[in-house]
Amino acid sequence: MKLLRSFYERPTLEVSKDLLGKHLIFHSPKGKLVGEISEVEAYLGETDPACHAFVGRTKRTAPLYLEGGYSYVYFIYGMYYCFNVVTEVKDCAGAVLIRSVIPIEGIQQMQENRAGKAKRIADLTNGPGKLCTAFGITLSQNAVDMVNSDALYIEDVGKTVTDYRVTPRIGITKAAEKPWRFVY
DNA sequence: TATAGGATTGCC
DNA sequence: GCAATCCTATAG
Repeated sequence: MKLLRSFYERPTLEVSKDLLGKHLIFHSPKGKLVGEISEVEAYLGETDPACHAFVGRTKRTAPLYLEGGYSYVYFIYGMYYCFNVVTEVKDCAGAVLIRSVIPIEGIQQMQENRAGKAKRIADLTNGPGKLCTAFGITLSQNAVDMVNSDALYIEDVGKTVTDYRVTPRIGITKAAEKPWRFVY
């Protein structure tokens, strides 16, 4: 079943761990795409130096302050999008970066979106920029309420992941030592 | 208005 | 190992 508001409006670290094994579902114009979430990172809000909200509320980070369950998509390095899930209650800027998913449904379309650059199935969506390309996620998917949307949401398939690894976050320069990355 | 830099990826 | 590439934030 689709994850409810009450799932997202909890401490960011708890939500990030619980997202492992869930299914990210996006009904793109060309068809349904599904991926099992296999790697996430937690960004705790204004107190976390690596979080975009650390500098305070800006035009870019506005979605982070919405209710839990909204999406937050941003553009990075001039060529890639990253997909986040907003956590915590309104005005609290926590979020979870979805770094990697395992393709479940719509694999052929994911390969088309990736322009054939991924040789193996697992390479289609095993990075934050890659999964957005494979799913066709852009800024038009920014600030979507995934609790009420039928196009973009996360589903609980009755799977609970307890066997995961905890490591430092990847690719950041601030607070890089915090062990807030969860790999299934 | 100008400029530095970033939660990445893929090719050299 | 490093270039590609552009939006955002910040300073002037």
